[in-house]
Amino acid sequence: MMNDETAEHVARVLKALAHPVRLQIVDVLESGEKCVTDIVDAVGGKQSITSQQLNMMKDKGVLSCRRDGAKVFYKIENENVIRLLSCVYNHCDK
Amino acid sequence: MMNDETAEHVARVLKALAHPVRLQIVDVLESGEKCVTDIVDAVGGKQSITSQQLNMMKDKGVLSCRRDGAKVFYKIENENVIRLLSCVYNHCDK
DNA sequence: TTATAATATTAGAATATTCTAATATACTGT
DNA sequence: ACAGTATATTAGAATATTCTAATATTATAA
Repeated sequence: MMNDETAEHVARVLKALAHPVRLQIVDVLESGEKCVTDIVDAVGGKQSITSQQLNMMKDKGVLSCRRDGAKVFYKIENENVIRLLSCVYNHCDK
Repeated sequence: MMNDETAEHVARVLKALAHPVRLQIVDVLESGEKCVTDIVDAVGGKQSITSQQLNMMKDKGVLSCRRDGAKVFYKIENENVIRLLSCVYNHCDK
């Protein structure tokens, strides 16, 4: 059986993705890293909320970021997230 | 870009899995359908909570069930959930 | 050095999820 | 019909998530 620690960990990763706007953010980042402003524009959300969500996903290891001057660029840290999402899309198609 | 409706739908599926005990339930069901008592024993939870979680995952299309006499057997309804979880495990290994 | 753009943080309200404990329903064997 | 086993439902407390609105920080350009 899956041990408790693994279950907790996996649940944490899934929770990091289990939100409509966060899914859209990841979707936008599939094509490569983007700065916060571009992400905000792409998903049509508010700056503050988007920033909170980016930070949350970074904490959980889904995203990473680098600062370049005034801008901060986010990208998908673990490519398995992308594979994971394509699995979910298949699931949802049926 | 992923449309809002798809994002909502995918988020709902992920939320259904994003809980340590629910992940363990799905893990237990990978080897085939089981009755509620066996699931409760396997995950070591309380009957009432496990029943709530089974019902919740059934609502979201992750599980299905059939009654056979006094017992109710649950199984994984969509096999893509299994593929999805193996993706997550890979993600978590790193 | 001040104005502006880009991003992050904060506190609290609103909402949703999870758990508890008790009770209800459904079925089986006698 | 009754006792026992299997499962489901309920109401509310506890907790966690999400959003809002305001403010703070960081970097650049004039």
